[in-house]
Amino acid sequence: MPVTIKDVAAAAGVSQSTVSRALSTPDLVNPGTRARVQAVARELGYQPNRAARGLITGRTANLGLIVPDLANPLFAAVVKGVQAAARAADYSVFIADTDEDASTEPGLLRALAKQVDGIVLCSPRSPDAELTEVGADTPVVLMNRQVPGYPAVTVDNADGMRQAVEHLAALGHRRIAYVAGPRSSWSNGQREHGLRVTTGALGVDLVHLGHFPPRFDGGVAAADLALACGATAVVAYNDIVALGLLSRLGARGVAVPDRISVLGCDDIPMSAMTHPALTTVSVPQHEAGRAAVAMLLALLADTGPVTTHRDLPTQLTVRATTGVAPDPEPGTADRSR
Amino acid sequence: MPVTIKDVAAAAGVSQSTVSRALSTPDLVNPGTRARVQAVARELGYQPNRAARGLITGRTANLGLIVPDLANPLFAAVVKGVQAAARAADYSVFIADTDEDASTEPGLLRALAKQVDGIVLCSPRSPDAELTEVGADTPVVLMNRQVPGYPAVTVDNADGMRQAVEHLAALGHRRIAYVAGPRSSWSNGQREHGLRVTTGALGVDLVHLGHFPPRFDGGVAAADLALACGATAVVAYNDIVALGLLSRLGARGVAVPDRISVLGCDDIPMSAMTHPALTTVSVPQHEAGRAAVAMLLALLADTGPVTTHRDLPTQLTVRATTGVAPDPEPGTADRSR
DNA sequence: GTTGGTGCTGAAAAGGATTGCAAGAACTTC
DNA sequence: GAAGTTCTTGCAATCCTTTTCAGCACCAAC
Repeated sequence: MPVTIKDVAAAAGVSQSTVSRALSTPDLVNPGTRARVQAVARELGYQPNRAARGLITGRTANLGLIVPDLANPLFAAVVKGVQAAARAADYSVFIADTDEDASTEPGLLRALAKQVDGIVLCSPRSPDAELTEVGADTPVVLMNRQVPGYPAVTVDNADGMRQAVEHLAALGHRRIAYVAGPRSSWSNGQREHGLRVTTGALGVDLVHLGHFPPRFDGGVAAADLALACGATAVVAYNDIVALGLLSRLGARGVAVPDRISVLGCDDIPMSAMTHPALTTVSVPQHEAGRAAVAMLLALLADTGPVTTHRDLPTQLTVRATTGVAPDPEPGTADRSR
Repeated sequence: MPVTIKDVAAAAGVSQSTVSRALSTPDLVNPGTRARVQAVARELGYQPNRAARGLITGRTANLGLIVPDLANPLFAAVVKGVQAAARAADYSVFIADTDEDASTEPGLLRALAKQVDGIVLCSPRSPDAELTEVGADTPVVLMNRQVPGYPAVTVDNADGMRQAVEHLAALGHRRIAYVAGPRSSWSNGQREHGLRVTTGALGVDLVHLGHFPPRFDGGVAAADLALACGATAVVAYNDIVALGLLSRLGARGVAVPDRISVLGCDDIPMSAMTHPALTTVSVPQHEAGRAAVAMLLALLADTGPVTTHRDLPTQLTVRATTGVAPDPEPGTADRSR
């Protein structure tokens, strides 16, 4: 039988109201009583009943987080960031996983909406309309996705691609292949865009391959195409796909980066552990998780205007899978101009 | 403003009690009224307020899950298993991550205990005493750990090691190294035990290396020791460590499995993707997660006796990192006997 | 000596559901 | 036809907090 506010009130010789105030709005009670009440509460190990509090305040002190796939290390980072920020503000978080299936998103969203004060929706795959429906009654902050009028935290994918292309161009690559991710991925769209712009500006050829599933076997499947299309460098939608590329290239005995350079995106922990270690665009997903929660809490607090969009910088992390472009073989010569 | 039970009652022309019963104990109400009430409830989109229900029933319909590290794909599988089973029973789950730091476990456990009906505690690193303290008021089911008197779901690590050793012995290996994991890991203890028993029975030498941190770099660090100790096969505490071993062996130009065989444990997705693909002991963590929730729910339901221990089978998955033992080099000859 | 604050406290009303109790209706059964 | 069951249903209490409102005491100012 847990200790209630009534027990504390009795033990301290005051009313329940005073106990409640002493603990949640200390300014309103006489310093003497306040100290006594707090001491008694601590001594008895009193913890307010969250259900009772929630019933009257209408708040649950819970947040929701929806990610496409918990097994993807990228989202593990998001989860940790969200958890950290939530815990700091005394919120708990419910986590749900859509298993990369867009059709489960609306249902999960609705189910979660009932029991949380706000939701962080990470990399949703559903069309805009489905998302805005729930956003109407429960505050939702988007991650890795932008929908007009909705608060969002994104990372600057396009700039990451700019850095990647400039890096490759500086190494002499004149023809780059992109292994595209899911059509429904907003990030993929951003990356394609960034690639198009920078390759265009630098006069580098861009070959679009895919779309492929954002998994290891997607990369495996794409490797042969990348090799055949005459590119000397491949940029993958994400690191997992890049790892698949490396695996298949290794199996075919293709030297990386001597014959072909490979570049990933996300910088998951595994990327630093391969041989050769993967050059990749680091995206601050942990930080993005924190930022999303901060934005959500600001929205909930409802005190003044809130920054409703943050775009976090990305950064190229050069490791060992990118190198100087091979000399054009005789016959395939001068592709520039 | 959400629709309450009062709204439904008014719309259906009955009392709140009848609405409550029609939805939660349908047998107690007349089929006619029941149908009408249910229809109205559905039409109005009525969802009982969980806080209000929890206040009176004393139940939260939430479960807690504590894992050492969400970024570890092994625990991602646990999470998915737990989620699936919980959702099926209409429970939501709070997830917490200790970041492999045993000292945060008791605090998290206590914090979680207040807001859930039961907790699944996966691979705890704390000493028994710390764990039993919380177990007193909140039902706790352990995973990958046994504490006398506490319900638990485990996997048969010892038998997995038996399969591993028999496999290696059949390939002609007579000297096996084990790269040990954390001292505080119960699974590690079980694995060591299984190895000792089976190598003893088969007359195979067992070299104990470590303890090493259960990370990629732990494996990297262990590789040179394994090579130097004269073993022709290495069993790693888990797949991540095995991947580290492979990486370092590859960097040193040591042929796997020709010169030395490598065997992991857990069968994380990454293991099938390396070159060569990792031979490993598969542990059914997804299934274990489901089982732990089933046990917890049975405990909560409090209807009759409950199986308080399940031990799930493990299975050797042979891939490409284990092969026939190399011929003993001249001079190092006859090690048997 | 009244009036008007200010500070602190307690009584009581929510908040939305569940559930024990009792009453009325409908049926048996003698 | 009366008494006793069995079904249904509604009333009202209860869960634990927060929060409004009013009251009391005390002090300053006129």
